[in-house]
Amino acid sequence: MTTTTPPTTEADLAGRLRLAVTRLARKLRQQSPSGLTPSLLSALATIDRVGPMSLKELAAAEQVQPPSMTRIVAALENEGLVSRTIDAADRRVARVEPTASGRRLLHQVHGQKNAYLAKRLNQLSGPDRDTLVKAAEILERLSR
Amino acid sequence: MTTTTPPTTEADLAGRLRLAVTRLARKLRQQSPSGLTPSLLSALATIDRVGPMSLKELAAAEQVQPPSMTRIVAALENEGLVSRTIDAADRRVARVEPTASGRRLLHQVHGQKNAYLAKRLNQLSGPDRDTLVKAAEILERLSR
DNA sequence: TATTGTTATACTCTATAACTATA
DNA sequence: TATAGTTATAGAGTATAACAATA
Repeated sequence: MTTTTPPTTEADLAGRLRLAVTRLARKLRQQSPSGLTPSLLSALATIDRVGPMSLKELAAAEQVQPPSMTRIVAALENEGLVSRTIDAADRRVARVEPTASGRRLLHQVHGQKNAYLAKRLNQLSGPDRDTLVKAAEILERLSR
Repeated sequence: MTTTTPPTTEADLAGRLRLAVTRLARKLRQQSPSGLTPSLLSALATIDRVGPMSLKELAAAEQVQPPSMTRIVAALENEGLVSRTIDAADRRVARVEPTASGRRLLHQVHGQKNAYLAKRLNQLSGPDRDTLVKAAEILERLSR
């Protein structure tokens, strides 16, 4: 007797959760036209999250080839969103970090996406909202 | 008094849920190399979900321009994944639907993504799993 | 004339290969 | 010799503009 909610098998839960998550993610991606391409925005977000990174590390993290990262960083630099510093110990290496302007843009973009989501969250009941608080923590663990 | 879980404001919940959802969606996107580009796979999934559609409807749903959809559908047709039928009432219109082979590919791709997720869900505690069952339903509502 | 879909053409983004500079 | 990053070049994928067929 602990059966509550519709009888949900493991495979059924996976399927429903996958659909729900990918759809919401798509909606969120559509929010906030930043003027940057997805690649640029994603690279900027990674640099901001991880901290100063070499181009090689960044290319690996973003799953693109080094020449592509050269161009992505050049474009971000051109917009004044990141700056590079040559490593003193190994002068082949360039470390990239966000500028104040880059951080500002990123926080603005995140703010817009959060606002879109918050507006929808506001329409939920208290219990539903509590469920999502718990679910957010579980989903975070899940994607590690 | 009633303080459980970390003190979560509306904005905080939005931010955390956004991160959790977008990360998990990214991981899921990386699963299952179907041999199709993201555009082709997405168009095929839409046709399968919505049912027979004209190229114009499909272009709107996928948010691409009509000439791009002409090419996407041509590529899918070339792979034997969709078929087109000229509308009898209005012979300008072509309706596209998945072939049996297209449906099979799609179900295989979804199966792989679900399996990836199910493997992770299996490692959760019962209560956490129950939370996600409820959350899946709430998230579905949220993205409508 | 208006609309659906296509063809022609140009642009953007990414990759592979070859190169430069540092180690 | 090996490695970090760049430049040269080519290949996908998309868009805008002009066109063909049907209404």
